[in-house]
Order: sequence, then structure tokens, then C-alpha cells
Amino acid sequence: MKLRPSSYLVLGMVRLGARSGYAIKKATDISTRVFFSTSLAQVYPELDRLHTAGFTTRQDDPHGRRSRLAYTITEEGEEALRAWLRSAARSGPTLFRDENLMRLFFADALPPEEQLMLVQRLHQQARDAQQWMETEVIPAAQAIESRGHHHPHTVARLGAATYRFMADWYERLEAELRQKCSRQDESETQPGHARSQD
Amino acid sequence: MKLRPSSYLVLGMVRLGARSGYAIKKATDISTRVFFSTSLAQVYPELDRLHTAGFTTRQDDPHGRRSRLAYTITEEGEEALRAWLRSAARSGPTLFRDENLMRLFFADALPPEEQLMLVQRLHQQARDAQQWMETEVIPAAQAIESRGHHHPHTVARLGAATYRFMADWYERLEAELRQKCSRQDESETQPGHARSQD
DNA sequence: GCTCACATGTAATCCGTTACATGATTCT
DNA sequence: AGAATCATGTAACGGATTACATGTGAGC
Repeated sequence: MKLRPSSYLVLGMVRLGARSGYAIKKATDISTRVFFSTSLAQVYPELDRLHTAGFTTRQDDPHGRRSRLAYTITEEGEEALRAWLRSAARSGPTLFRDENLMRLFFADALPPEEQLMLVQRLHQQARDAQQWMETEVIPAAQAIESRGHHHPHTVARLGAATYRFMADWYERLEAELRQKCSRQDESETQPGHARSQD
Repeated sequence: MKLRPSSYLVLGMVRLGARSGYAIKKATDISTRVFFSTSLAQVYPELDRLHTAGFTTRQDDPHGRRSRLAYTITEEGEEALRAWLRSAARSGPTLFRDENLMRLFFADALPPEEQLMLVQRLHQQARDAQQWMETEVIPAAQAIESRGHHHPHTVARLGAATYRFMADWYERLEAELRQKCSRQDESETQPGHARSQD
């Protein structure tokens, strides 16, 4: 049975105490979402695979007449997770797939004022992400820290700090571009005649 | 004709002066690779789609008897690229798909010494990425800066700085874990005598 | 009573990578 | 002479998202 990274996401979440597929999805949304997301359509078949492999126990755990399957990790599952943690990630082609960075990369195709607008947008988004991590993700990670799981909090802090770093970087870039724009304004408006420009 | 992010990658690279499919792939390997990679199997069909849409010109440009197709961007292509640059990225589920961060997230499943080893690995990888960006990517970006394309260099510097930031962060985390390990060593070995430590 | 959250799945589709297939040129 | 690079494509596969399909429980 071949396990992929997304299998270990599900298995790891079971280990952290998320017992239903639905709960696993919810947990990823508030914790690993930024660097590794998943969907219910992946979680359910994956849980089935993991169970077939003997990495989880499964039992009916209905809530009233609403069916629910409760999974827990087995010792085989723990060992499989540890083996994966010890293994090196084959560094795939991309690390970040970030469409916004690609936009910045090609931003020279825009006139200066619009370059500035683009950077402002990226700045705002990085700030939003930072804030979301600080107000939502870090508290959620702290909540599970008591149970001996320290690293979700570690990762949340790293994420927030990284977004903060990027936001600050965008802020400086924004200032640079603003200067460039105003210098251009002066030289265009100044000697003798003004030119209208959109 | 619906264009996807990878279409704009190809179109943008044509705009930056990469004229053959092969050249486009090479250009992405040295510039956008970390945040947006592609493969030849994507580039060639994409170039065909872009040309059908009227966003490029295409002409035979053989080198000896080795065939080569030379693409250049058209004004329609420029406008399509600008429209995409102005549009907001639908913030997809994941921003970074990073298996290593996921490993750190679940690292509590390992004994302390192995947690430390994992973080050391992540630290080293971040340093390697930083160094690669500084020695390979930034110089390559500087080389095209003269032609009025400033932002590839901007992005390269942002990338290098971000990896540096993360490497420093991992370094501190490493130090913390090392302390935790040695504290545990002491309490296990006995209060009173020191243990050899590298 | 209505809406939202909880809960589980399948089907269709899209997108990207890997592998395959072929050949010329340049460098060592 | 052989290896690495330049050059263009197609086929197969795998993995992830979106849409579809259905139903219960809790809160307002």
C-alpha cells in the first residue's frame, strides 16, 4: 500500500485526535491549510485506504440517527507516520505554488501606477494572512498544545512570522514604487507642459 | 479561450524574451521554479493554445537542420497579460504546498532527538535554497534587468530573503530543541555529572 | 420553519508530472 | 566517440478540486 503526503496528513490528524472525516477536514482548514490543504473528497477515500492498511481502527459512533465513523490510529499507523517523518521529502519542482508571486514577477508589463496597485494588493493579502494566522490559527494550535502536541503551535508561529516578514517586505517595495511614481509625475508635469495620463 | 496561471507563465516568459518552448522551460527553472514550475509537456501545448488565441506570433527559426519555433508576444497577448496582472488571484486552498512543513507539524510523534534531526534537515534545506537563490537565481535575474524588467530581480531577492528568514527561524528552533534534549539527558543520566555533547 | 453545521460518500473533470519517442548540435 | 545540451512533441498516469447526491441535528 503506497501512501502519499496527503495520506499522512489524514493519518496525522487522526493521531492528533480528529476522529471523523469531517473533523479531519475542519482541522486542516484551521491548521495546515496554508501549506497543505485537502478536501472531503480526498479525506474519505484516504481514511478507507488507511484502515485497509491497518493503520487505523474504525468504529460506528452515531450521533442520534446521524451516522459517524470514529477512527483512531493503531501502533502500525504510528510507526508508518514516524517512518514518513524520518524520510526526506523528494524536493519536488515547486515549493510554493503562488500565483501572486508570479504576478509580481511579470509586473513590468504594467505602467508604474498599476505596479504600485499590484504590490499594495499583495501587501494587504500578506497582512490579512498574517492576521488570520495570529487570531485564528495560533489560538487553535495553542488549544491542542496541552495534550503534548507542541509542533502545530510551532508551525503556526512560523507561518505567522513568515507572512509578517513578507508583508513588511512588500511595504518597503510599495514605498520604493511610490517614490518612483512621484518622480515620474514631476518630470512629466514639470518642464513647460502637462500631459494627461490614465 | 480560457487561460490558466500556467498559460500566463508561458506568455510572460515569451514576453521576457524566451522564444522557444525549450528556452521557456529553462527560464522557469532558473527564475520562477520555487513558486511556479512547469514542464515541457505543459509548455508545448500551451504555446500552441496561446498562438491559436492570437497572443503570439510563431515562425520557423531552425538552427542548422534542427527545427525550432520562435514565438513573440502580440499586442493582444500583452493586453491579456495585463488583464491577468490586474485581476485578483482566487486565493486557492493552499498557498505553499510544503511537505516539510507538514512533517514539522506532526513532529511530536517522534522522540526528541529525532525531532531535532528533522529540524536540522529543514534548516539545511532552507539554507541550501537561500544559497541557490543568491548564487544562481539573483544573478540570472540581474542579467535581464537591464532590458527594463526589474521585477524578476525583485522576486528573486524576496525569495532569497524569505528563505533566509526561515533558515534563521529553524536555527533558533534547533537551539531550543537541543536544550530540551540535553535537559532530558541530564534528568535521565543523573543529577551531578555532565554528558559529552557536540 | 429555516438555516447552518455535522456527516458521508461518488462522479466528473482538470491539471500536472513522468515516461515515451525522436533527432540534431556542441562540447570534451 | 560519447555525453550533454538543444529541440519538439505525445501518451499515460496520478492526484486534487469541483460538483453532485443525500440526510440529520442544533440553534434562532
